[in-house]
Amino acid sequence: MLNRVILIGRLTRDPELRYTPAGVAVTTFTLAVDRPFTNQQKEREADFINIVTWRQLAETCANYLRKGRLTAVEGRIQVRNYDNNEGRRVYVTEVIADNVRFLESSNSGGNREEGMGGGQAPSQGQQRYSGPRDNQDPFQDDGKPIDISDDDLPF
Amino acid sequence: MLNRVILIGRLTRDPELRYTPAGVAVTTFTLAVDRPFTNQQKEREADFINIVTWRQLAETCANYLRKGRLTAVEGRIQVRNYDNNEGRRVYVTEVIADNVRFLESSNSGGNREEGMGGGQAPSQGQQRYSGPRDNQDPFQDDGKPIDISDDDLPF
Amino acid sequence: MLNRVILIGRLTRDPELRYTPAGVAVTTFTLAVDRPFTNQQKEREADFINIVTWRQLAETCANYLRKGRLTAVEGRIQVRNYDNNEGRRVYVTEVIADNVRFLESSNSGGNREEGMGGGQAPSQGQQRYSGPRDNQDPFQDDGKPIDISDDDLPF
Amino acid sequence: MLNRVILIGRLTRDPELRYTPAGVAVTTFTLAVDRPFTNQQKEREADFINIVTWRQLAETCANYLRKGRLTAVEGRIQVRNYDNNEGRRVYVTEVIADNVRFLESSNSGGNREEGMGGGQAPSQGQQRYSGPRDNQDPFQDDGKPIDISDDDLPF
DNA sequence: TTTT
DNA sequence: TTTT
Repeated sequence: MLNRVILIGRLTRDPELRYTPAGVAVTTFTLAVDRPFTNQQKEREADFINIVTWRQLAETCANYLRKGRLTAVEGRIQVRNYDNNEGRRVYVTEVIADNVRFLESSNSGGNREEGMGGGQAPSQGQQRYSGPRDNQDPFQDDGKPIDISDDDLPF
Repeated sequence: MLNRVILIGRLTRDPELRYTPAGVAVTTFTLAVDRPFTNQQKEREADFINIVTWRQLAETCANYLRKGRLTAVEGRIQVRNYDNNEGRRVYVTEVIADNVRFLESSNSGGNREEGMGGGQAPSQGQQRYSGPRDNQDPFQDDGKPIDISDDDLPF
Repeated sequence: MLNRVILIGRLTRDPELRYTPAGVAVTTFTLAVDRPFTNQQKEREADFINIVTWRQLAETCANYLRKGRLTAVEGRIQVRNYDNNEGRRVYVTEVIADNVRFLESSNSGGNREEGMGGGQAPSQGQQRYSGPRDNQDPFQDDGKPIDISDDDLPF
Repeated sequence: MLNRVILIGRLTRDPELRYTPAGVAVTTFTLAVDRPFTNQQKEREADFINIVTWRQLAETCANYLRKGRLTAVEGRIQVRNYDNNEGRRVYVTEVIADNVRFLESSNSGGNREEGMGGGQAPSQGQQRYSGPRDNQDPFQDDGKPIDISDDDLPF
């Protein structure tokens, strides 16, 4: 009934942009979110959380996000499952983002500007999508997005 | 750096209370969270999200939550992994709750009361835990909580 | 850059539905949100938070919400100010809701159904609006919504 | 019953640190949070939201936050009221923060580091306080924190 | 001006 | 398989 997630962390790799057969953009990346500091402080721990974005937001993320960038993500948890090649049911959890904020400019060095800097800030994650068109599961067993049937994609 | 989740849904089963070897309570349950309306509206879809609570909150959840109850959960996403018996790395995602609100009374029939009804409302989820003591992974491959080394549990 | 609020509480009164000159619906109500338990536990305390909804969501809220109902609200904080009749600047803070969940059915007695019960659940708060059309300030000095210029209302 | 706010914005001024008669630290500042894009895009609009932090978190914020810094705040909405000198009831809304993240380093120029930079990162907002000790109202009519009776402050 |  |  209500499902909201807000994360701040850093990209572990450059984002990956794919397209469904019908040409719908989907971008995936992983956010490393440091845990509140651990007891023994042995090693600094993080959760690695898979993020999925769709359509215009996917394009923007692919264009402007890069490995290591501090990023805020707003969205919802999606859990899907499939049976892998060994006939075993696998559960996959991702965050379907509908709002992404770039907290570090691309021109490293001076980042009093958030977003892309230079004042020519793009729409960068302003788009908010909700509803069925975000209900997809773009990852395969190997972690790469799959080809999604366009029947699943409303307008 | 920041990791916050808020969910409202219904328990798919009664909660399960376990104890670590040192006697720390951990309760797990699954929340069915209806998705915002789906495309063809074919069947009503939901995400099934695993929730973990610790200590006093675990005891309270075990005592008062039941299958089917409408419940609000606040916490953070935790991703852990382990190598299963086939030597395959498995990733598990759970929500470590630090705040649980009972939105339906136990006396089914009249539920204008939230919490436990009867006025003798317990502390019911008021406790907020943070820090390392919530950093555990109580589920096994089969979805049941494992026995957790108490070394991992600060105070 | 990011502004998100999630509340669960009870309506202090029936919601009020108004219309802008151009006929845009705006519904306002106040949510009583109990505070996490107070020190001396003298009296149970709550925060009374003003909520504003627009358009279809406003209509749905006006139709289905009533005084006392347990309700979840998702939205953003908006702060506006105006100079009152004494020439004093007054600051007003509201939550502009884009998602409202009815946690108690209207047919009091049996509420295993959320929303309106009876299966004929309406769209009830599924609509998510964002952007400038929510940037209005519908309250007057006396707490009643004002007539809003339709110039401020995009499509 | 549930009251959670997450904000990302910039300080409009340096934070102000005060102490209650009993020596409890309270720091206040205002966060400018840009609104999602405005109608005519005439001028860039923002909400100016008052933030209150207590105790250790107050000290940390006072030490490390400065005007203009990009900052994430997690907390809850608090609404209080008082009668001003003209005998008029005034309502004040603030966010009582229990988690503050410094998204820009203090050594302006190179801010790939979050927090305080230099590796000597302090505890910086890790502390999470809940319960009655955050239920205070440190602002006066003129926006400055008042002296708070220590009776109101549990331990 | 406040809800259960 | 992980970021600073």
